[in-house]
Amino acid sequence: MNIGLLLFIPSRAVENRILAAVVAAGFEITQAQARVLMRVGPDGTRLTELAEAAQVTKQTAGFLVDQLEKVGYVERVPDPTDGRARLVRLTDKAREAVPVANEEMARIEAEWEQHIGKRRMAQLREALDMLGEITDPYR
Amino acid sequence: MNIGLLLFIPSRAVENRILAAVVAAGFEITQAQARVLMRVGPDGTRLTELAEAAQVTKQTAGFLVDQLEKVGYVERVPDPTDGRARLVRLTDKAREAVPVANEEMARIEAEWEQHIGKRRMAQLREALDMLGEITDPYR
DNA sequence: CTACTTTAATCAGAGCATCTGACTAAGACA
DNA sequence: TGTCTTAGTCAGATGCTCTGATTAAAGTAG
Repeated sequence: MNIGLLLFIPSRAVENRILAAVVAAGFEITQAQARVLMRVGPDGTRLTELAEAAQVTKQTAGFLVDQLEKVGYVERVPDPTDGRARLVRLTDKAREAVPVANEEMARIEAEWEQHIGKRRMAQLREALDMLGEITDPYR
Repeated sequence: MNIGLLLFIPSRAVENRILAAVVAAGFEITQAQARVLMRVGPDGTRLTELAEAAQVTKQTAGFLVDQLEKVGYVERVPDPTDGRARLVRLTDKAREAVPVANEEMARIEAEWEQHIGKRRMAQLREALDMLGEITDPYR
């Protein structure tokens, strides 16, 4: 079986489960919004960087940030180092969702480890981490 | 780093590259269409099965199959075993794209193996294959 | 300092993908 | 026969994403 599909299936499983957990906890957010939100750094991130990291156009990133801003998960503040730019920052409301996501992630990892074993899990992580070096355009 | 993202990044890299290769070879197809097309079995597959496998609704799958049919990559034939159902089958035109996709896939795997080594590649495949058992809703 | 080039972001408009809900027709079965 | 389930479609709405054009600020070469 094709390794692309082999990667895609668990990747989507993670995405779906985390999104479902966050939504179940009362946060209203979509997959696309979450993909952008996830990339916002602790001190705020520029729209252009978000777009690159999430691999969408600036317009798309802007559209999603607009929505996230409207429902209060991010705010845009001027970038003190560049008058053209603005920094997208997480609000406290968004930060409350982080532990919910982390807990679900931990649950998933525990299930996986249960199924494939600790050793294989570590090998998986190592291999993926190295692959990131050549496939992550943001790294 | 979150294993969901770790999986997602190379998974998308594969998708993008294969699609690009197929498009560059003159086939006009989109990512969403390809995801459905990929699941069509050698003897044809029902729309409902395609929808499940690709994890979209029947309506979405139907919409994509309509387009694929219009440009001649699939055909719908009556299912001899069930009067309600129809089988979606690949046309010869679609089959011509298969080697193009396979060659690109082989190229990607070679690059990856070059980077992470044969042993890790085998471990990766093994771990993913096992994860499929618990994350692939179609398996 | 001025003029040109690049970069960050937005606006406008379009197309594609996806969903929910309602419906039709055929099969399964009591 | 009548009821329930299943395969697929129709209609309508929303969401996501893109290309192209624009504005404003920064950087740079003369």
